[in-house]
Amino acid sequence: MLQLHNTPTKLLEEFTPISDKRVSLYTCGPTVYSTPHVGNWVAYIRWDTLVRTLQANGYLVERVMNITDVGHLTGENEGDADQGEDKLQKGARRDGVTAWRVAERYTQEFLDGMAKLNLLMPAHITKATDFIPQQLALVRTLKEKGFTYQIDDGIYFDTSKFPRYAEFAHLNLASLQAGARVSVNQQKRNPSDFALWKFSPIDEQRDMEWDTPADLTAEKKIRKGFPGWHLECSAMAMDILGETIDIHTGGIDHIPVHHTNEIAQSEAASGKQFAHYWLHNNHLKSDGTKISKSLGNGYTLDDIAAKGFSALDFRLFILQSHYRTESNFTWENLESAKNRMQHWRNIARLRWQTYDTLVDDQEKVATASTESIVNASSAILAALNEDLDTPRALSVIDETFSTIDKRPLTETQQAALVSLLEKLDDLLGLRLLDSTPDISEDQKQLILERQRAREEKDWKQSDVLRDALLAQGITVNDTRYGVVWAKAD
RNA sequence: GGCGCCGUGGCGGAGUGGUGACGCAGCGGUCUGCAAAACCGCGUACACCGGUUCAAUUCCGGUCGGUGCCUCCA
Repeated sequence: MLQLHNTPTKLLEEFTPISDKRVSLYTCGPTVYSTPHVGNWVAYIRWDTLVRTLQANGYLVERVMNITDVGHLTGENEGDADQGEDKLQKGARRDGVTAWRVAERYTQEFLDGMAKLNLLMPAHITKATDFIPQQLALVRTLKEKGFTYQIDDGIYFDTSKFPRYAEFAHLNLASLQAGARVSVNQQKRNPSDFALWKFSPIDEQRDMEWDTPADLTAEKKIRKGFPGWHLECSAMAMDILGETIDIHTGGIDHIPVHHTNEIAQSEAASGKQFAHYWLHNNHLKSDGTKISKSLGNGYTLDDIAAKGFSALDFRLFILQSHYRTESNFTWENLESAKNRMQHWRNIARLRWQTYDTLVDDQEKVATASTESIVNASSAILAALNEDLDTPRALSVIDETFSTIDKRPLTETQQAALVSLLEKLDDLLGLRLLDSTPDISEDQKQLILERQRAREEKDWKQSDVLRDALLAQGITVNDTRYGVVWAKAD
């Protein structure tokens, strides 16, 4: 049984999909205007774990993730989110290229990063600019149903016409208004109203703009325009997955505005519940504070690699905390995850090191730990089924690995270990199998030669060979039961 | 100003009304020709002050501290 924390009810709920086997999942994706930092990646690691958990429960996951390549305004200068500059347009000016080129470049960076982190690719990765007709159709429906109005700079959604607007995020609209730190567009009817479709400024040629259909405006002249940020998610989700989806995910920052607006426009248009489950990941701090450009703590995957860590080390670091708690990125913490990973990989390498023959007392030990290895798979899934409890899943893994004697394995142990590693890689995406190939025949020969030297008590030669192996990153450990090798990554 | 969240040992990070999860780091020891490995052992952690209770880290109230959203953000 899978339980998930549902944002609107703030409760752990049993997951029941709309149809028996298929789960429709929408994940709010990146705005592709700059290189993603560690904080951005957290969300995608979290939701990848969700997908893997759903699959392990036997569901076929149909997932859509958007690429926001237009319409996401900065809100910096004018204060109001509907008044700022388009992030892509801003990135274009910074990089000295068109907004189209900016989107292309950072989309590719994002996809490369997903591969490095071993994130499963959603069946549908959709660009906002490829769904302009669907977005306009949604505006049309909302207009026909009387939810829109037009002001100088665009077509807006009237939130006062959607009575449930404040429910989802438990908003207190009056106090929000009173305490707002920024000025809002005076033409808007309500401070919470948001732009569905923005008109291009009359004196400015945008890189990305489309004709506004005549029936949507109150004017005869065709105006150029572009979608508001919130519109794309509703349009794409409903177009591909249907008017009601099973699960919608995103960062906690999306709760009060973006997802609230998505619900309003989707449900106003369809008259149906938009999503049954809403999951939100908490944020990652960096060096103890919020990640921000001016602090320079928004490290990228390249920064991590430059310090000698892998993307998968980072992935394990993220899995060490629960998705609903706030966590903190520091190099020390990443080091801790890297060491844990190193230990796990050395366990995984034991599968290459087996006994040829057995003696009786070793059989006993083998039987005991084989049982715990076999039980581990279900214990790990059980942890993930409780609202994606990755910290507990990791502790189960550590406890299981601690029952394995770090010496050559019996065949039964070996088979159990391989099976567990496969399960682990499926659930957590850490590539424990891929990252721990066998050593070469030459290297194995060196180990055998060293064994012979040791048997002849030729310690000098033995140490020379050990150093030779060490130069190749291989450490040899002499146990009472034989040599066990490990490897530095 | 409004609305939230959080304060657990050196660093992370679970959890529970009553025998100190788990990882990383550190220390001691065992094994070993040696060893960087492995194994065994080692920490009187639950911000503070009240309250409820036989018993609170765990429940309630307050204080302090941190942090987030209400601006774009994962």
